[in-house]
Amino acid sequence: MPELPEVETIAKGVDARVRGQRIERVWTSGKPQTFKSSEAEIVETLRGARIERVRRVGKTIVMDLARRGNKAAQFLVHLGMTGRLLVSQPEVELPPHTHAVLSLGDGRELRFVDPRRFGRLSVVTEAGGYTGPGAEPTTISAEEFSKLFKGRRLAIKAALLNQSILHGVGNIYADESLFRAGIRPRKQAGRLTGAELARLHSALQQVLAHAIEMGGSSVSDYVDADGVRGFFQLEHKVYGRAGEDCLDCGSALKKIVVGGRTTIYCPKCQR
DNA sequence: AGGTTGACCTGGACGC
DNA sequence: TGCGTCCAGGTCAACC
Repeated sequence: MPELPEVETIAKGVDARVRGQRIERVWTSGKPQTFKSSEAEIVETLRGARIERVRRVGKTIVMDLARRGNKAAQFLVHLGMTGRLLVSQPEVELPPHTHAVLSLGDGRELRFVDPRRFGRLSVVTEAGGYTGPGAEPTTISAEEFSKLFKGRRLAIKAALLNQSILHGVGNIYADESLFRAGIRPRKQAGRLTGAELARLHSALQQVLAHAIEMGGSSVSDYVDADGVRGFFQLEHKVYGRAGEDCLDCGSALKKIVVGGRTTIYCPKCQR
């Protein structure tokens, strides 16, 4: 479901609610696909651990854990398309498609619910911890950003979506930042000019920062940890607007497929 | 190795 | 109302 701003909003909300809690018990659904580490390893790592902090790396929610004997570990939650993390009182009925329940020291439960099952749960116990597959888009310098695309022959839109290059950007924010930078989604990444790379770096960081401020984009049913919808969907200039008028020039927005994903752009403003 | 495509799932929207 | 089709914010394995 969520991209970087939504994951960041959710991670902040969950952090505020569960930081410092001890995990007393763990239940898992047994749906193998959901568990990237084995269920036994997840249960073993989580049980008895204390949640030190909840944060975002790429599109992944990372829970830093403290365990007995000073052993550090991390619980990773990737929400896929439809995953949700809920903090509930135990008497509240379990929603359908619940795949994991962590019972906390104060009696509440942290629940992972995911109808479509594209989400993934795993644990990391290696030193160094999880750093994500690619570069962090919110803090990368313009210079480092430009280097990422050197010599790449794939479309810039596909490059933005490739998590091992830059992690956290998904379909909405790729289209929105390319529109704001005035760049064709199909343009080869390695052929962007220095000026285009500078505009894209700036547009992407502005779009992400603004979306985080607005609590993310609520398309269909996305809500944060408090059940509150984000508001950035009101700022979408191209995403979800195929055939409608460009807000800058009035041309009809075009819909194409790039890297297997629906892509909306303005044929006049994006060259 | 880099790049592309289809598979993985469920549910909601839409058309007939 | 009911059924079929299409589409969805994300990966990832398998192919070229």
